Amino acid sequence: MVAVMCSRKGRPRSAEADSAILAATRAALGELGWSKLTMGEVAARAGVAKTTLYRRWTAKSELVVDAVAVLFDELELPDRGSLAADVEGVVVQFAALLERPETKTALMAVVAEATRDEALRARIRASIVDRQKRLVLLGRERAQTRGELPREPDTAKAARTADLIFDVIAGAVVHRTLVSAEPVDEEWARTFTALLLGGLAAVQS
Amino acid sequence: MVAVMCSRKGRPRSAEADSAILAATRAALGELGWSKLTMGEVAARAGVAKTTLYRRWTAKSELVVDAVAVLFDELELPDRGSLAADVEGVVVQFAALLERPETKTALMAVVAEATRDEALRARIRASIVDRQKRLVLLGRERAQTRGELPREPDTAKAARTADLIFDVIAGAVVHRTLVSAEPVDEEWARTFTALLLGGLAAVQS
DNA sequence: TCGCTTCCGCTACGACCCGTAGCGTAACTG
DNA sequence: CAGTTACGCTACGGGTCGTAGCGGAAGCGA
Repeated sequence: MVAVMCSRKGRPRSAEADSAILAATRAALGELGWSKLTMGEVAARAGVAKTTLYRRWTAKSELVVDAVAVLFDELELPDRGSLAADVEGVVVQFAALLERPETKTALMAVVAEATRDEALRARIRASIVDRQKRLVLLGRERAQTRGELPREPDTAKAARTADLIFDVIAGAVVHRTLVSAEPVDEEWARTFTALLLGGLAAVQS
Repeated sequence: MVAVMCSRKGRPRSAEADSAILAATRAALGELGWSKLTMGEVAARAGVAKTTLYRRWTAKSELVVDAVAVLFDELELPDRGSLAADVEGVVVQFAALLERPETKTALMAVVAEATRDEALRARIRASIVDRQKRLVLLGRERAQTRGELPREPDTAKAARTADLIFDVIAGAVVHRTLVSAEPVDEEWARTFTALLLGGLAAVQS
């Protein structure tokens, strides 16, 4: 989304148009895929003029980032009583999210586009990636209060470990789902979680 | 590449044109990125008519898969004496490969396109992904002869474990490099390897 | 050497999408 | 009410797509 106007004068932008556009983008993305997704198509589905899209988003990739970002906020970390159960839960949730055609297509395409566009990369991090790191931090906090994990006094090291865990979880699930194209079922989640937590214990000792 | 003609009659296809096209594709991909890469541009760079491209590849994505596939064959698993050192070595190598602009752009874009195209997905697996699993199998074999890893009698379980390791390594490195956009340096490789091998020990016991 | 076959380069084409400009109108503010 | 901003619509030049048709070049078999 482009920077909000500061002034309060004149006709305000239609919020319904915004949500209609984002919904239309998700729907079209799921049906057509990235390469066949056009601005004109989105505008037609949203019942909006093409010019209206360009007034708010300068590029297809930015529109898609905003359209998909909200989907990732669905992810939660329900307290299941143990660190292993919590991790398994979020892994399965994340995999289910990636099964949805809009999500799987959008995520990879946008990341690909971002390899040549620093601004887009920053937008992705702000809108999607960094928001999900909260799950890692929350899970660790819970595990520490449960006594499952020791408290790391070195904050820099703790941050690095959190980043590592995030890359491993997100990367493995994405790779399994989108590249290997194999299902993330309960069994895989269990084995993967055992690998992760076992390794974590080895690293932290 | 499209299926090779069976007949030996007539003028054969120019092998030089093939390699020139693939090289031009890599160069243009690195300079322009995926979205601005056009068939006409590739043809012009390769000194070839646009129609010649379409006679051999039906889509941009297929051309790019073939152009990039050979880069992944550069990966090797030099014997460094221990499993940990071997893994660290291949992690750093893989990350260096992903730093190259052609590779980073191509891999994500092609995977994104493949989410709506089963044939392309199969092509990617055959040309790129499955070829690299040899590294995992070779590494395990070496570690077993060294006595660092026990031999798994259950072949099905052994295959599942190899797939898991592959997804974790490739996924984590890709995510770290392309999404988190942080460097894979020696230190990260060391910590990641410790996590992986520690977890592996925990799973296999 | 001569035909046959296949590939190549070139040109041209309709179709589509892009991103923008211009216009008249609608909605909200003071 | 006047002022300001957003909207829908139309139209446009420019670019890419993927294909068709042609004449000529390159190898193969007799």
